[in-house]
Amino acid sequence: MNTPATAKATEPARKRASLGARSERRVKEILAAARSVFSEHGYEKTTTLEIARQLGISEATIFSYFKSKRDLCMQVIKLWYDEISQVLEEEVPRIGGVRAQLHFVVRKHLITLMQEGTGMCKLVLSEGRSADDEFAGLIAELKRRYTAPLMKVLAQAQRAGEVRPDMPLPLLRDMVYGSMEHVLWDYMVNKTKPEIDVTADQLTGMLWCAFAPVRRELGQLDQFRSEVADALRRLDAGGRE
Amino acid sequence: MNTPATAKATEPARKRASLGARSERRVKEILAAARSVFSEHGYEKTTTLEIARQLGISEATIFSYFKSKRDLCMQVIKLWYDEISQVLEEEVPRIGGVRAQLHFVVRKHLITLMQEGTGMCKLVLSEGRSADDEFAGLIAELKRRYTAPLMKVLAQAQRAGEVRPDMPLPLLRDMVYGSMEHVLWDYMVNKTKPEIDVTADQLTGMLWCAFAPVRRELGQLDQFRSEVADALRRLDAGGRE
Amino acid sequence: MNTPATAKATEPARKRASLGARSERRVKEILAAARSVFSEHGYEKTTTLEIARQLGISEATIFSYFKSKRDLCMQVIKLWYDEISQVLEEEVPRIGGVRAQLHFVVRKHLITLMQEGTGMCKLVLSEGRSADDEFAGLIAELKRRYTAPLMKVLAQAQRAGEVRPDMPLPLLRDMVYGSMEHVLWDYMVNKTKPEIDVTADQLTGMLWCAFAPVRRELGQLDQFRSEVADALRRLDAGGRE
Amino acid sequence: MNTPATAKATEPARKRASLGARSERRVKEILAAARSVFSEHGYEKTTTLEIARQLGISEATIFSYFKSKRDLCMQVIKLWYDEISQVLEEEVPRIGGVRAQLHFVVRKHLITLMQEGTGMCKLVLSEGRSADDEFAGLIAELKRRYTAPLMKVLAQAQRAGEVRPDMPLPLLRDMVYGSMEHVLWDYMVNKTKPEIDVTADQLTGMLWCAFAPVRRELGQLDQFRSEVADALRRLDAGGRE
DNA sequence: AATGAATGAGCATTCATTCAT
DNA sequence: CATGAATGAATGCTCATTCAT
Repeated sequence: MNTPATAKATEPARKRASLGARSERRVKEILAAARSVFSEHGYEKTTTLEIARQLGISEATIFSYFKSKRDLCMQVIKLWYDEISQVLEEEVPRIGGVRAQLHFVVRKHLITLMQEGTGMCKLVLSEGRSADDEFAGLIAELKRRYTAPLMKVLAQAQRAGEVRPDMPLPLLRDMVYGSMEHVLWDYMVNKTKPEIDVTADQLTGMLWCAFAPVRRELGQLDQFRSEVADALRRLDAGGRE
Repeated sequence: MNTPATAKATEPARKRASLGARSERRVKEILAAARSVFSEHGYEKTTTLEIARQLGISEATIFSYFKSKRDLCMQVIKLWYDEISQVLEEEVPRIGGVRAQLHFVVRKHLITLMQEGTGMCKLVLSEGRSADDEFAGLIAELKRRYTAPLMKVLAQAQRAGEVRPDMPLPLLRDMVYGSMEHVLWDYMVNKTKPEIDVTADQLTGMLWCAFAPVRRELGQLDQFRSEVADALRRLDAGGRE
Repeated sequence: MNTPATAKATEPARKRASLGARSERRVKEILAAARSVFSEHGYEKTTTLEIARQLGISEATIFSYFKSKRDLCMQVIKLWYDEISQVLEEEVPRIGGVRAQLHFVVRKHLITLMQEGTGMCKLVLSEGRSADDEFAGLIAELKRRYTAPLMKVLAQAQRAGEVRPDMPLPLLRDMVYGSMEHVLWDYMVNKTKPEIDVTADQLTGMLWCAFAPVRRELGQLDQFRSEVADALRRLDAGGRE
Repeated sequence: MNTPATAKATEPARKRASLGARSERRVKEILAAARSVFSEHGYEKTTTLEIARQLGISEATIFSYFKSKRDLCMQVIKLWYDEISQVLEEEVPRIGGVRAQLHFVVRKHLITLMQEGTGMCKLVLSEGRSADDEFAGLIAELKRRYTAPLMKVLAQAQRAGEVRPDMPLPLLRDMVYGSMEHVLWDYMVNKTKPEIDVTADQLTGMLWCAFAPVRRELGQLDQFRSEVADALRRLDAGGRE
């Protein structure tokens, strides 16, 4: 279930081949510290020294676990994506109804990115882009995996007639994630803790309308008519008894 | 008409008090060169040397017109915002109908950001974020001004009942600009020239649906359906007894 | 006359395109300082900081005139070779007699390398070798040019029968320069200022013997015989008068 | 037989007091690995990590047997010198005739340095130079011991009149080893496997000529020639009067 | 007004070496 | 005895910025 996702050269040239327990803890510590620093200042303004200081260790130690600053950053991003992707992959299919699934994704995304102080948001959204083409591919794949659960749902919904089929899937995705990103940005800039649940409801509501087949209401009306017809039939049948 | 927008320290430490005609031309040249370089490499990777070289002048000259690299970049961004803001302020009010106005804004935004080779796009979208708090305010105001025309239209539309009034205005704005931003990112990453007009139509269409007031008749129909359904259920239950 | 010798990328990425008088002086200063430091410690142990300090300037200044430490070192080596090569190219052809030419080259080499404290010797001989293949070619050419005057003389002498023709030219060259190198090394290690002139005479003497055609003495005997024959003939002629 | 040669601080700071059989084997393993790595990359570019990896042991282990990288390298060099010195000390005296002894030394030197892939050559020739004064003495002594057999032979030959006595012994030595060093350099740079035997013969031949005493008979012949020449000149002059 | 020249402050990365386990 | 882990100390190189001319 833990997708390897084009696992590229990650080990530093020097040392670290064994996976001792202490080793593993260090890796996690460094990743955590790096995440916090990178997400606060962005890639360029982050110095390896600051990450080291935050852990009270030497810069050299970092480079004995990660082969470069760039690599460390990529690992941070990958970790974040992997975590949230796994949750979505597990949870989304269990939810019944497209609308509820969309709502889940929206809420989860908002909550996740909000609690990290929007730092990861900046990191994931901005820095991921400028990645030297070397990493561009990795980032792209991570993103694909992350949005896949929703994409799958929407694709199926299009085929089932629950979502308008005349719109390209990527556009639907952009609306979902783009809207959320700006919402998050607002919160960050204004530093106002938002009512996430309310926002999630509102966003989902509007997105649902946006995605609705132009005649969804008529569809409902149709369904209603057949329900009533059924009932009438039953009434007729009952009257004869 | 040229909003001063919290004109903070922009002048270089010394010099530059007179604003001769020659001076003004230089400022524009530098801004133009800076725009092209910044938008090609992004803020961090751009060097003042490269900007200077492109103009065939010395780096020192740049610093005699702009306080710092950061300042120069901000001026570039500001200039871009000012230009497009002015266009929107002039054009939007002349357009009849909320939907057409929305469409205009969407199309204009996509076209403008796309034609600069995705350079300004990256610059405005990414680099604007990391602005040290010093400039955060300026950026915020530029954005406010830029989105103001659309906000005004939407606000009025809410009051007029053309746009659902149960959604906060900023959320509507975030949907509009957020969706577009992601669409642009996609184009940038995939390097596929998009059908801007088609995309603009599609986006506007979906946004319009999202913003549409929930129609009274449909709401009533829904309620009616529930009532009938309940009645039918009672009948079914009662009939068998 | 100033051979360009595969003039490769030398300018630093940054600045320094003009060749002002001040500029030129700086270049020379830096080259001089670099020569002294490189030749004292060798390439690896020399730090750009030390070179800068010796001049009382900043490291950055060095890098504004030379694009890398390696490049600076190569320039130093090239300069040294160019200077002495030019002298040899001019002087050697003016000297009459192969033996005298050999003596000149030996003495010049010893004097030149001795007065620099044998530092250049180490630098030129040792560091030149490990040059990343990038510079290997340049070094090789410099060396070729430097030894060319002697090589030319020896080649001609071989054809003229003054130097034994049964030995490969490079081997002759290696004997000349190899012997001198070790002599210099001895002086350096023992820190005893040598009698250069005496050493030059002795070395030349032995080399001359080494290079002598196996039957050079017989050649001299031949010549002697004809001289005597001539004299006798003259005597005979005189006797008749 | 294993000359201690100013055995300076060689033991690591702590540990290693017992010299168990296992210990000794380790020392040899490390020396062997170090020799191969040092001779491939040179001192500066060799990392202790690489040596350790080649043995499949940890860097720390190396430092528990050798005080420092520098020390390890010196040991390697010393070992090499000791080995070949011992051979020379044993073999040279058994050979009959000065010329044959010279030939043996030359050939042995060329073969030995050539067969290690020019690696030891570079190491011994180049890196030996830069030895901090701390080790300079050791190196000097190693060299002295190494060249001693030949020196002894030459000294005796001088006394016996087989080698010209008017040249300082060190100069003779420098010619021998200097010539060979340059020959080796050439091979290294050009990467052309040489005909060692041919080269040894040629070199020995020329060196033998260089060292040959100026022959009495030829000297006398020369003098005789001068006398006759003078006489002839006088005759010529007198005859005409 | 323009700039050539100089630089201070950084910064990622390397590596020999130490030491507790 | 061996080593995993950690690091201090460098080091080459960059670049925005200043200032005398």
